[in-house]
Amino acid sequence: MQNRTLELLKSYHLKATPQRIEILNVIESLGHANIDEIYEVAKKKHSTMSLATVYKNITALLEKNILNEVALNNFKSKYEIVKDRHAHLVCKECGYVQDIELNQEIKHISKDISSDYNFNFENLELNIYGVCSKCSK
Amino acid sequence: MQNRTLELLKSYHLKATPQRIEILNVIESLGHANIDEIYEVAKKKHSTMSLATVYKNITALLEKNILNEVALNNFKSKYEIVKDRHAHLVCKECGYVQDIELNQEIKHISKDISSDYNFNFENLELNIYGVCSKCSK
DNA sequence: CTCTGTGCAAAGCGTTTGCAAACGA
DNA sequence: TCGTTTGCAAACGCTTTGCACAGAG
Repeated sequence: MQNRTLELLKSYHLKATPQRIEILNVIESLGHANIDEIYEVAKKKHSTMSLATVYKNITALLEKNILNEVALNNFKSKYEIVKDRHAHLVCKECGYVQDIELNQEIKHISKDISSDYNFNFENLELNIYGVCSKCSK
Repeated sequence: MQNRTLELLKSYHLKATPQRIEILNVIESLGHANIDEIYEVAKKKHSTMSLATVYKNITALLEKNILNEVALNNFKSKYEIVKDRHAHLVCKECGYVQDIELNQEIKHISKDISSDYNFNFENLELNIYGVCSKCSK
C-alpha cells in the first residue's frame, strides 16, 4: 500500500488495523472492486474478516475521500483509491473496469459548466461502456 | 408520451397498458427518476399501481432499450427515456440530474478508444458532479 | 381467445445496526 | 487506558418471485 494512504489514515485519525490495510491493499491491487470481491480476496489473508467490516470500512474511507465510488449501470458499485482524473472503460459483459487517461479537452469542460449552468463543479466521471477484448472473443 | 415510444412498445410486442404508459409519462415529465419517485408519482393517477409493477416494467423497458439507467454515486439509480448523447449534471446534495448538451469533442473519443484499447465501444456516459444552484444557497 | 401484464404477499438478498470483546495509539 | 474497530447475529429495506386474476391485442 502507498505510504500516502497510510498518512491519510493517520491524518483522519483512522486506525491502521490489519483489516483496513488489507482492504486497501486488495482495492489497490485489483484497481476496482465491489464489496464482494474485496471481501472474498481479503478473507484469504484474513480468515476472520467479516462482511460487516468491509462495509464499515468502505463507508469510512469514502467519507474521508480516500476511496471513490464508481457507480455502474447493471453492476454493483466498485471502489477505487482516489487518484487523478481519468476515465473508465466498462465492459457491459463482465463488468471489468479499466482506467484510461483523460485527455485535456475534457478537463476544460468543468470550467465552462460552472458558469453556463450556475453549477458548482466538483468532479467529473466519464464511463465508456462497451465490450472488452476478452469478452468479444 | 411521444408517439415514437408507443411505436417502440408495439415493435417489441410490449402491451401498452395504462400502467406502463403512466410509468413512461412520469419518467418523461420528470426527466430522470428513481424507482420510488416513479412509483409515488404514478400512483397519483393510478391508485392501484404496485411497486412490483414498476420494477417489472423498468426491467422490461431497459431490456428493450427504451429506457436507460443512470447509475449515480451515493444515490439510487435513476432512469431516463433513451435519447441522443448528452451529459448529466448531478447534484451531490439532492441528487437532481440535469441534462446538458454533449459537445463535439467528446463524441470523437469513442472512435479513438476502440482502436487504442481494443475495446468495442457502445456508449459513453459523462456525469458531472457538483452542487446545483438551489442547494448551494 | 390467448398470452401478457398486474397486484398481492411471501421470499430472497444485500446492507446496516447494536453490542460485547479485542486491539491500536 | 481510552476510544476505535471488529465480528457476530439480528434487523432492516429494497428487489424479485409465484400465482391467480384482469385485460390488451
